[in-house]
Amino acid sequence: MSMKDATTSLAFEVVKTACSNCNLRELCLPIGLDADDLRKVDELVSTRRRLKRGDYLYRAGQGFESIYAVRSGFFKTDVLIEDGRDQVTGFQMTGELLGLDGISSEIHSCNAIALEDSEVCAIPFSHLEGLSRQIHTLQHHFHQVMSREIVRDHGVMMLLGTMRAEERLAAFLLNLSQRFKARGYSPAEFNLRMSRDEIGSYLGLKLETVSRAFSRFQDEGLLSVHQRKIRILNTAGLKKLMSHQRT
Amino acid sequence: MSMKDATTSLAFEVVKTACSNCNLRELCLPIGLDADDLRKVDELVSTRRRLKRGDYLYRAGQGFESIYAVRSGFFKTDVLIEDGRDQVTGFQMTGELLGLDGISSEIHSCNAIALEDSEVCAIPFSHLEGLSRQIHTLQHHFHQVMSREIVRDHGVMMLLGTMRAEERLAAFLLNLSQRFKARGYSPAEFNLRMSRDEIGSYLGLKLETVSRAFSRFQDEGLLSVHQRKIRILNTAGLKKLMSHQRT
DNA sequence: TAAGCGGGTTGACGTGGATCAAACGCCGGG
DNA sequence: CCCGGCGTTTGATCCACGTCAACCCGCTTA
Repeated sequence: MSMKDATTSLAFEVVKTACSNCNLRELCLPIGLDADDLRKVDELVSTRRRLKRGDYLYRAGQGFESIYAVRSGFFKTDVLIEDGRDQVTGFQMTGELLGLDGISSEIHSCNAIALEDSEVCAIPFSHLEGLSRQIHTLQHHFHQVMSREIVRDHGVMMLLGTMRAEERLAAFLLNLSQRFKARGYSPAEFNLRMSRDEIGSYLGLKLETVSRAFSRFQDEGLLSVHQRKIRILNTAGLKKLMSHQRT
Repeated sequence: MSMKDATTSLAFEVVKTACSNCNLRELCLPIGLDADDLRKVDELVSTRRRLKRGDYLYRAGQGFESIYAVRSGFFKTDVLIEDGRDQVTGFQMTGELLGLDGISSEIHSCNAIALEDSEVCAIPFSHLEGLSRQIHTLQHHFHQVMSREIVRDHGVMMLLGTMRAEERLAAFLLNLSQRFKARGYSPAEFNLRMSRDEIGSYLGLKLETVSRAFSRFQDEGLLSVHQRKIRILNTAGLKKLMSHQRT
């Protein structure tokens, strides 16, 4: 509601960019490329876009022509159906790719929205396919990224299909923790970029249930929670909680 | 439990095969290839494997080297976690691809099990990547297939996250119906290849709930159900049911 | 400083689906 | 033909989470 829309207003900045001097290149698409190939990839990533919190990177129904690598910031993707229901399908952070959903039909099937001021590198997909035909490593890595997305989705299906509320939240927090860690941030202390409602939508729960689970975790000494500031106090405890199926 | 295991017993047949004279080529990976390219793809699909009902095509944890196209039959894929919980992540029928989950880590992350006697074409993945570098159409089509899988998974997440039991079953049946139709079978009458338990696992429900939903649909004149034989009597009614969120 | 507001917390209560349990029907085997 | 087993159906009860509602807290605006 009332979110600014970068894709239609064109109110975003376009900046020239290069993978070869990007400090994310070990995290992002060009993993494992040598200097030579990296130079070729530089032409691939033609533009960088800045988005403000609330801006849409793309919308469901829009034509697809690029995928995007998150350079900084934080995104969510969501799908919605006619009757008004919607579901957050993922949260994306630095180095992760957005837009893979658009490849199949040339039309984006979900919305991508910045949860804080962010920057992305736009990668025209036809160029990526072209370069993939030249650079084996790039091709393979791209396939791995798509496959990883499929595996991740299976994990979410598992979560939604079999876990109870507290397990879901524990799994979610541990996953975030691990991703922050991989980016050099503290795995134990971080700020959530999303609301309780958005977490709930992702986890198939209502915000009240999410809130109660946070409170419970805090009571049990697993977390300290202040607003969106989370500190994990007992990682093992959270993990144990996840493997306690049934009642 | 006690399912025969083709992958370890090697008790399956290997048959020489060719895409160029496969009647599935309009449904399968080689969509849109000309005769010339089709001949190249023939070498790609090196072997065909026959599986009996209950056989594993591959198991979670096994090394990945091929993806598989279903030539005939019916499969399910499922993931399971230590504590014994498992979840069916998909059902695959003729012309659909299996094994994409293995690309990311070179290790399969789920099990693929034949729900009836089946045949698959094995496609060594490194060959596919090689040929993709030569045949642009093949490359793009493969990317579309992977992307479609991601979009499909988002649909399942939506289903698991926001729909109530009857909506889930309606969505499931309509999806099956449409896929049978696309293969030239009746969209209104078909045999389920999976048990109530497997449907429940896929839909995040218990088998009793699935059974009750079937009974209810039958009472309401939407379906006729006899064992696993389903006849859809009122497609519009099923669709309407799906867009009735809330209570 | 007050007022308004959006997000978050907490409590009381209702309910959809899980759980537990019994019985049925189909099917293969003796 | 009867028997045993498995998948399914159906009923009774339970409970985790949804719903509804009140309230709080930190921020913004006047």
